[in-house]
Amino acid sequence: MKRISLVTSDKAYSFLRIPLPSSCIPMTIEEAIKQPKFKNAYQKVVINLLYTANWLQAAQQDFFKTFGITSSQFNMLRILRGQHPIKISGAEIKSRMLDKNSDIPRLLERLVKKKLISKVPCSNDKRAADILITRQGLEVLSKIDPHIDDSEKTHIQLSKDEAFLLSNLLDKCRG
Amino acid sequence: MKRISLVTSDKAYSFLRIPLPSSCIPMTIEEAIKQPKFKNAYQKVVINLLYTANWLQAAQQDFFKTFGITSSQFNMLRILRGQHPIKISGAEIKSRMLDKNSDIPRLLERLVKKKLISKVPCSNDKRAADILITRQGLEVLSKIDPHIDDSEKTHIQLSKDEAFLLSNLLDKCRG
DNA sequence: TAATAATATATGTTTAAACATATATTTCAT
DNA sequence: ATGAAATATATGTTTAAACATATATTATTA
Repeated sequence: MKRISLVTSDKAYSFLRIPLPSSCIPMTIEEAIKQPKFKNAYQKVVINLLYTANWLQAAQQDFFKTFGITSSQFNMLRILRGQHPIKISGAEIKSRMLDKNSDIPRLLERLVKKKLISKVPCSNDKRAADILITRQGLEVLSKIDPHIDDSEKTHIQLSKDEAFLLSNLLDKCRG
Repeated sequence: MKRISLVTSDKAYSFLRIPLPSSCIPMTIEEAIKQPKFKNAYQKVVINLLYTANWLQAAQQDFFKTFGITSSQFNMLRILRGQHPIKISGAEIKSRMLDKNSDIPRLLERLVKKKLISKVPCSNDKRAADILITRQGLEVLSKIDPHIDDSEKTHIQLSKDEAFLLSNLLDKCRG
């Protein structure tokens, strides 16, 4: 079982910075929002989480825009590709979305209009819809695919171990 | 210098779960969005970061709504309180916002309408505005204050050390 | 100092998020 | 089997985000 150890106090942060070339010295959250100190570690981590997610989202948004879609549309398309060629309902999509408050009906509407998905009434459940990604939808994703690995590796400046650790801490922090 | 060690592989995740009572077993990102596996650690951490931030934001939004403001309005008010009684410009506020793409003019407009801030032309720089939080603005924040600690501690299920570590990893991942 | 660039903010427009509510269908309990 | 609850989705409305562009002012520089 692989383990790593990392410093956890504020001062010790320089430890994380040493191995990096000077052009890559990370900007601390204090610098990023010009706030020299925080009330406590919890307030700081909440702010850092929101700031970092905004930073990531802005980058993703720019990226997806060049393919004519938004990041929630990409999220929905990726879910549908994962199920392809099985049709799933809007409710099932919702349960898999990153943003649990997504307005599914209107997201679907826009993707149907772009012909990236198809939507037909479900035969078993007359309330529901059967949704499927179209050939065009798959094509858009396949154009995006080769860029995703690159962009995620270049955006996320962590080792693989650190990425695992960060992901585990995120899971844990949600309780 | 305090250090902690945490497991970093995917399987080892159960290690983090053991100490918690069963009602608090964290939901992994895999469970949260019903995606059994990810291409790599980077893709997983990106998705987890966005998911966790959405989760946090939704909770904050609910919370601030009971005080009649949005989370970006709260962010702006807190920045202004930090400077009080010194007036700062919209540009200065922007540089301190969590969301660097905030539409400052219209955020200001709404807060002025709510009488939580005041805005007068800057005497030195005729392009700019001098912005100040009002007494009412300070009162709203002081009503919110006592709840913040509680809500952040109950929402973020980490030890203090883990919170520091998470914050440092977030700084580092932005490169 | 005149021209150019940069800055601070405003505004118009399109699009999406937020919130509440409505409707049809299915499930469940009795 | 029937009424109540739950589910799946749709829709209307208000509000905010996104994007592009405009305007006035200040800083720069040739």
